[in-house]
Amino acid sequence: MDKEIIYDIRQFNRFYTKVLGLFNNQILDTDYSLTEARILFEISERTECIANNLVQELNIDRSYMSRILRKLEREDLIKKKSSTIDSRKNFLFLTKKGEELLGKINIQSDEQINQLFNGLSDSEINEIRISMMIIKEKLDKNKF
Amino acid sequence: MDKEIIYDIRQFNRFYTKVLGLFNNQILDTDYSLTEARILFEISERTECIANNLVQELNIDRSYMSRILRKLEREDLIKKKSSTIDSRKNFLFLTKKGEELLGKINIQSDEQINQLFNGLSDSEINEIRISMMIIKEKLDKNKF
DNA sequence: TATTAAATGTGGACTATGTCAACTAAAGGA
DNA sequence: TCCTTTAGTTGACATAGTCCACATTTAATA
Repeated sequence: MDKEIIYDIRQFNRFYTKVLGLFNNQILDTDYSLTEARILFEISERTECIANNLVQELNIDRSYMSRILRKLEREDLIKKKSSTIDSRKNFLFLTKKGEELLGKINIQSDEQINQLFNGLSDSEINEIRISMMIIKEKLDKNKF
Repeated sequence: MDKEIIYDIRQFNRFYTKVLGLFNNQILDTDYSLTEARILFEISERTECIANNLVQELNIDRSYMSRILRKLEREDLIKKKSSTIDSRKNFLFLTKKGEELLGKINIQSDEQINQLFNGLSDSEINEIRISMMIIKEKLDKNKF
């Protein structure tokens, strides 16, 4: 692969690290971290979500996940229900409070996106969006 | 801004968080973290680089930066030279060992990129590259 | 079926990473 | 001169993440 292309890609990676960094350090208008927010999000998106799904999807150590989930349960954001078929597994659900929090986080995230794109024209925004979809689609099919 | 567009952007952000996460947890074929690697990189790219530049560019706390730099100096990867004009400032330089390490990290990073894009056609790779440049250019001019 | 292997989750002990506030020292104004 | 800003350091602390050993349960297979 061409040096110049690799250079551009690494430059993009550095750049987008910064973008995501800014985002992620702002979730904390609530008392929760990005990781916790993503866990709530994944639980809400999945049916029959178990801890191990999250471990794989978010690349987090099992023991660490166990502790995070315990914390979220203590704070009444999620609840666990042991599977009747396989008693090793605990299905995870959001509580009402958890859903409310996720809703709040979603609103904030939308707001962040709006700020980031503020000032760009509709056609520019759409160019960016298309670009994102191209990247995701091509890399996704390839590796993830 | 349209709900659907925001949805796509957030999806991309989650996706790219994962991509960068994989990358960043592999730097550790050396004994150094991504942050340390980025610091070496920035020092090598800049002339008259001082700690405060890194603090701003990488969004890292001053005190934390101070400690990281001390560690890198102890390990003989960088050295500091006090400015003669403004004695508050320490200009940062890579040592020979630091340059060698950065070189090694660069080779590994190139390799990672190659792996990520492995299997894609030249035209697909170029599409991704163009997409990245569009995103960077538009957001960069806007915010960063 | 008996045995072994793999999956799921937990707990203890630890290291790494990051944050906050207080401080020194020098430089740049007004 | 006095006040403010900039650059960097230190101590104390908090949060995040890792490693290893372990218990249970299920799956695989000889």
